[in-house]
Amino acid sequence: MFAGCTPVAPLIRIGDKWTGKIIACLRPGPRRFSELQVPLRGITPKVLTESLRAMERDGLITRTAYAEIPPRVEYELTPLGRSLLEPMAACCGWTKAHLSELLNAREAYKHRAPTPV
Amino acid sequence: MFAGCTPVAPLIRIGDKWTGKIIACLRPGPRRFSELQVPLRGITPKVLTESLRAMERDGLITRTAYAEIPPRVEYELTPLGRSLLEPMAACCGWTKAHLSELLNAREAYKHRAPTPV
DNA sequence: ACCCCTAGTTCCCGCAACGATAGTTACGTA
DNA sequence: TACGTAACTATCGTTGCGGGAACTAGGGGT
Repeated sequence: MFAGCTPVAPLIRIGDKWTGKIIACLRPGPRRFSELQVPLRGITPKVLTESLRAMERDGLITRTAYAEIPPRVEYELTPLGRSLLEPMAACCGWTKAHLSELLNAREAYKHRAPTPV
Repeated sequence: MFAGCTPVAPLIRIGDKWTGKIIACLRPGPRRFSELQVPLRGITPKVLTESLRAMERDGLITRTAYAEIPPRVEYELTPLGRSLLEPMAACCGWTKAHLSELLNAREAYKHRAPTPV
């Protein structure tokens, strides 16, 4: 997204529904597939797999599979992935600070005077 | 987007293809519909209208129509919309700083050794 | 023999965003 | 009478993300 710089959203899947949340879930440390499914309430395994694969491809996380029974796979943020936490925090901060303004605007819009012209 | 805070992307259309670019185009000052079409190379009037309406509804921009012939409409950032420039800058900064890393990772992924289970 | 486990994969579907093209309004000009 | 202009609006079609449900692999437990 955003003009004037190479568009982030189409390039890395940050504008999508899950990538940001996954990064936030991995922030404290490595997590297993099933451990990610819980906080990401209701994500289907298909979508989680797709997201993790894309993030691995882009170097944001590593995937470590242990040859055990039952199988165990751990996902962990790379330094690159971890560096995303900073701009993410800026976005979260904006939301916290301005969400109510936005909702007010939306509410006011519903009851606005009919647009002239 | 991003866990732990109300998801921004679905709420305001920031994760989409155009909103961020429109905000960047409005940064220097008010712009007319046709003036926005030029820098947003190839956006169709339908999509531009949809985006502007959604942003107006969310209080990010104002729409001012002048009763002239031919008609003239100007769009301008509100303080709320302007406040989005800050987190946007953080995201752009991240991209500038880490884009090459990301592309390298993607390239390396193509030539990786086949994943062990 | 049967079900359970983890970490997926496969198939199919729906919806919303995006895109192309054409039509509309209201007036001023030639 | 026809054309031009700005800012749309309407219609249609495509694409891709995301989602649901079922299935897989290779063993372990009872």
